[in-house]
Amino acid sequence: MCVTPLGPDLLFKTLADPTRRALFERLCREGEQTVGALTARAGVSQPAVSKHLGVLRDAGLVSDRHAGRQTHYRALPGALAPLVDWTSQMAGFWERRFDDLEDLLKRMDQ
Amino acid sequence: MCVTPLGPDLLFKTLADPTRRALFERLCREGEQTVGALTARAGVSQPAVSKHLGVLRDAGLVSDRHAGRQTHYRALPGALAPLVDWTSQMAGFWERRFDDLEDLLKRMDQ
DNA sequence: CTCACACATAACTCGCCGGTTATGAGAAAA
DNA sequence: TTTTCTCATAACCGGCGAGTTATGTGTGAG
Repeated sequence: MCVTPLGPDLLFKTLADPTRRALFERLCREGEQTVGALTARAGVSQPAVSKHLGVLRDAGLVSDRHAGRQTHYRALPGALAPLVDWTSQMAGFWERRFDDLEDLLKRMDQ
Repeated sequence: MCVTPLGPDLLFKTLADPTRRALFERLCREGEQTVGALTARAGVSQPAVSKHLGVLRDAGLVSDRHAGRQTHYRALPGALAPLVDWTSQMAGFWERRFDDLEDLLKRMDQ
């Protein structure tokens, strides 16, 4: 229900759980899947899978499509963009500090 | 205590906490910091900061350097590599499925 | 030696979250 | 309509983890 990325916070929290991240990985690798198909190899009960998929949907990582009495979920890897931005930012800060004296100055006054 | 990356699992768990991720961000942006300097603007108590730094160290994201009676921590952004790998893998699977018929076939038999 | 300081660890509390079983909603099948 | 199937929701439980205060450890200062 949220198309605009919410920053890395919700993304990290959502992907921190192994079971939930495994579900997202399967949807990325194998494409659209029904809840039943996902549950069959998830190692947890069907309500657990449904709840995880709901969390993934709230984070914008998956979308659901209703067809008859079964629901198909698909991954939306574009939602990973804030993660990529954050990591490249952190790496960027690191490289940038090679050029200036910030590091040395900080170590001197403290 | 672990120089070899442990995959994205520990990394996601470690960075899921906002306080802990903020500490890592500060170390990336501002360079090496003492525990006291970090505690001053962390919003939590000093033991909490020490514990967070320990978790970050166990994940290989920071290193500590003892100087007199104070400990300096610095970020090791190279430890983010498994995160970058994982995200690019997920994006890769997504793009790859544009070319072949995997998606269509899956939707047909199920 | 004694004291003060910086940080780590111990011990504990408490809220959150992932798991379960039970039940509800809704659509296809009989 | 009645039954059966797929999925979502409700209600509850247990454990983990982030926070606290209190204390330990080690180093520089007096």
